[in-house]
Amino acid sequence: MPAYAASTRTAAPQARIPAGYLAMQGSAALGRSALADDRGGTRRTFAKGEELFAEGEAADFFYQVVSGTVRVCKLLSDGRRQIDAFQLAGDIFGLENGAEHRFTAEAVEETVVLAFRRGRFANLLHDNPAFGDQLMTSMITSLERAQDHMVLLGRKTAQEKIATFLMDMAGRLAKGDRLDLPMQRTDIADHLGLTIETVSRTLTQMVRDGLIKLGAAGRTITLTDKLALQQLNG
Amino acid sequence: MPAYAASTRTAAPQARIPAGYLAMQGSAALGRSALADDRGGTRRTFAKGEELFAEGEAADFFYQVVSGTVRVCKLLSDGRRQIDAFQLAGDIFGLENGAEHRFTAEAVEETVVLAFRRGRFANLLHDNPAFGDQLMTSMITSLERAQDHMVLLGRKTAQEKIATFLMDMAGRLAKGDRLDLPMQRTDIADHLGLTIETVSRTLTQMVRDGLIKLGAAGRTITLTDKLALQQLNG
DNA sequence: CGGTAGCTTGATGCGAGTCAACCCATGTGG
DNA sequence: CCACATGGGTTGACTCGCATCAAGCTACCG
Repeated sequence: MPAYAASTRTAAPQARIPAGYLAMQGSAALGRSALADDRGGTRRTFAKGEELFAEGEAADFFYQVVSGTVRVCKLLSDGRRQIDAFQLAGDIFGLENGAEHRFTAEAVEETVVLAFRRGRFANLLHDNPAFGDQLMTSMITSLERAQDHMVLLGRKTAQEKIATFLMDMAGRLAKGDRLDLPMQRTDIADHLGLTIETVSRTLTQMVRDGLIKLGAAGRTITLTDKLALQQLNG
Repeated sequence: MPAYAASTRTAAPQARIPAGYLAMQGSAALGRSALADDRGGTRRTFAKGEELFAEGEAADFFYQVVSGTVRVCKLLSDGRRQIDAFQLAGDIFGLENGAEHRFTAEAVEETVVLAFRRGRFANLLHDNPAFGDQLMTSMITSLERAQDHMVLLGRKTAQEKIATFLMDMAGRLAKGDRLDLPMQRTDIADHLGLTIETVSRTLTQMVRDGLIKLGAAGRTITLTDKLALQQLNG
């Protein structure tokens, strides 16, 4: 039984925001999802570390991120943790077949989401095909990300994992070559199937090799050699 | 660059069966999917090792397994391979957002599938909400499996990986405690992020520990201690 | 009966995990 | 304002699980 890295929950316990107002002013951070608002999503805000829902809870709602970052994770009985994905602005998650959530979702930083009540898909799809289309597209996107991530977890070296992660986050958060990671080392480690020590060491090595630069807090990363990083993706 | 286990392709090169007849007699092996036939899926048969489609090919069709087994996999440039999933009777796969397939699908054994022409989801969902519902459910199921598999790949030991795999396959192929695996060691290894040697050694050890019995060909496995195997799932 | 594909077994090595300090920034209370 | 605690990150020494390399075994097939 190796590698466990259960993050110490910084979260306030379960301080669920009690279902906000429907008012939807603009939502600048959102892209393609003006539709979502029309479907009557309820806006909710979660503090850093707070839990949106836990494994085993009733799955009455699914969510779309407006701003911030959510980590979606599963735990083994002895505390080993795997973060399946980080959900950023626009991403949809928490849709289940069964009655219960099969994973936990927590806010990595202050995060705003839209919560949608789950109905029968058939009805949903029939009433608003465009939203159904968006949902299906979103599910397929999640699946594609999951498939790419399985290659990473199953077959890539630590260096390749970090390179892939950095390029992926750069693509999704992109502001030039400067990357501001919202999550800490523990989260990165649990996402990539590594330990925090290995994450740290690999990043340090990449600095030595001139691939990246690390900001003071360790959260700001400048990709100085994207080409080399890209070649490490496999 | 470790761990590569690119399987030697036994496959006949690209001998695509030329789009069969629409006749759909009963399809006993299928469960819930009588609907599928009504949607005009085209029946196709693939020989052991044959390729249904490859990464990068036009994604004009998606598929549902009628009988047999399909492996869905991705390759890194140097040949390392990850099998994302095994698709068994009833499973739907190959649905993409983009115009091209993002992974390869190959028949593990003689396999019969239904091929569906992909249209705009919106139309599809609107025309036949029940089929849309089935599709959405199927996508969510795939995603759930992928999430469970990421925990396995990222955080489980070799022994736990094998135990989980055996219990999973038993649940899907179940005929009592006797399990007839359709795939070879190479496929199992590439699915679990291991090498064939480790798969073999771990199985041998499980025999010694009295958890399983191995048939002569190595493909038939009897689960003699399901409880212990279950406890190894984490 | 020889060739080969798939599986198993053994000896050895390495990449990443484990254990343990240590650093630094931030926050808090006396 | 300083002493101290705390959380997040880095670094080093050592260990170990699984990969690698290399035979050998068995069943099947021409």
